[in-house]
Amino acid sequence: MSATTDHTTPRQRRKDARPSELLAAALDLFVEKGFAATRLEDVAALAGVSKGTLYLYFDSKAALLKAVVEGGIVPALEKGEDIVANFSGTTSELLRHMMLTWWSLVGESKLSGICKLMLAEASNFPEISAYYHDAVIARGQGLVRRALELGIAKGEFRNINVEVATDSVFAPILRLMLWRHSFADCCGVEADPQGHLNTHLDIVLHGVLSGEKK
Amino acid sequence: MSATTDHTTPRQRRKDARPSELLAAALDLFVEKGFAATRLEDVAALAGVSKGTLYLYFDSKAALLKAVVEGGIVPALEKGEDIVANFSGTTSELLRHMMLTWWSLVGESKLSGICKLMLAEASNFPEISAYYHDAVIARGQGLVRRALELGIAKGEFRNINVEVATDSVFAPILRLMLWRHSFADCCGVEADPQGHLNTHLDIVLHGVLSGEKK
DNA sequence: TGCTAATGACTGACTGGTTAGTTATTATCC
DNA sequence: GGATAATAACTAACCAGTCAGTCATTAGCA
Repeated sequence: MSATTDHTTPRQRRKDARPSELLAAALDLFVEKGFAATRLEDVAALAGVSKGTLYLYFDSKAALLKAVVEGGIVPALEKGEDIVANFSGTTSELLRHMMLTWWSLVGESKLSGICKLMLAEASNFPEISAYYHDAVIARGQGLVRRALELGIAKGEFRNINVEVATDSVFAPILRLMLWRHSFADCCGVEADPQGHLNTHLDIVLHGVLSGEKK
Repeated sequence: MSATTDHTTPRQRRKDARPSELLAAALDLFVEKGFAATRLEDVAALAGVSKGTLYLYFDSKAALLKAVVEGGIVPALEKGEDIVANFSGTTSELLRHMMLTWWSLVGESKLSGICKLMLAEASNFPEISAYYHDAVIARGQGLVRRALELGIAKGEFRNINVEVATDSVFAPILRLMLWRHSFADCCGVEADPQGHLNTHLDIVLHGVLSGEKK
């Protein structure tokens, strides 16, 4: 496509670009159709190459899956860790900021589909799913957890069970991400996910009960 | 179906029992390996018959999936609707009772795997997933929603956004169900899901913030 | 009760189509 | 011309779905 830019030769640039183009194509199809139901020929075609070319860059279908998962999400997590480290303001606002940033970086992008993918394929690829759990899920939960612990330490939050509260905060984000890739077709996507998450956080912060004090 | 088992022949009893044996086997394998990666020969073998026999009872692999999904969860929902209709007590306790009952009827059983299955296969079987969404998910959410509306009407709950609050309450149950079938192997199941859900409900009811209450 | 014919639930080898993975060949660049 | 990126035709394996045949059970009959 582009022939004129850069010092490297077009051909070399193609070679550099291929892997990520193939990964993007694989992500699309794996998320849409599932791992087993995706044909490598289709992945290659979507990336504009032949199946043989795919095998120049990836050893097997499983290796392609692994690369898709590994390449996907780490940047967003690093961004999240920056936010926690540098935020000034109330812990409530930190949580809100984290949630909305996560949604715009991951939820709205194709990356959210990896989560569905790993859920579906976990028992077929225990090694990859263990990696994903440690590198993404546990790390993401750790972010929320640290924010909650900070809030408790500052006296801003009650001394709640942090493990459980992390789940209470995060599970609806997960649900939104999964729905986007599953039931979106048959019953429409959430119209305003950001608003939904905002309201959800209000509910978890203030509680549902009306009367009671303290 | 059950009425005639008395004086029918052993042969007839086998024939009656086959479909549910096959469905149980299919549920196991679909949930464990995914739809595409499950071989009908394995399903048949697990049910103790040959592949040919499976085709005496189900027209195709997709028909088997449909039967698994349709046969699965409705009884538990009916139970839930009974609870809402007949409960006397605070709405908080109604919610708690619903959550724990749901967990013991669905979460702990194999049925929870159907949810993972539909999530994974939704885009490959839009018709089945639309059915599942309407017959199970929307209906289950409706239960929680009605309980919340009841609480608001009684003045027990604040006038929160019911749609969002339903999600805040239910999403962690969903997460627990999914985890059981995906990351259980690599990082252990939740030790005490009932306790987790109890604490989660406390958090959503009372909120996370310490000082202020409006 | 004991013998035989009829039944139908069940089998497993087979097929046709599909696809992961390979390789001999071609096109492109220096 | 020499190196390598890319291809497309190929192979081997796999699996959904079929069907001709088996055999345990049952009904009929004496």
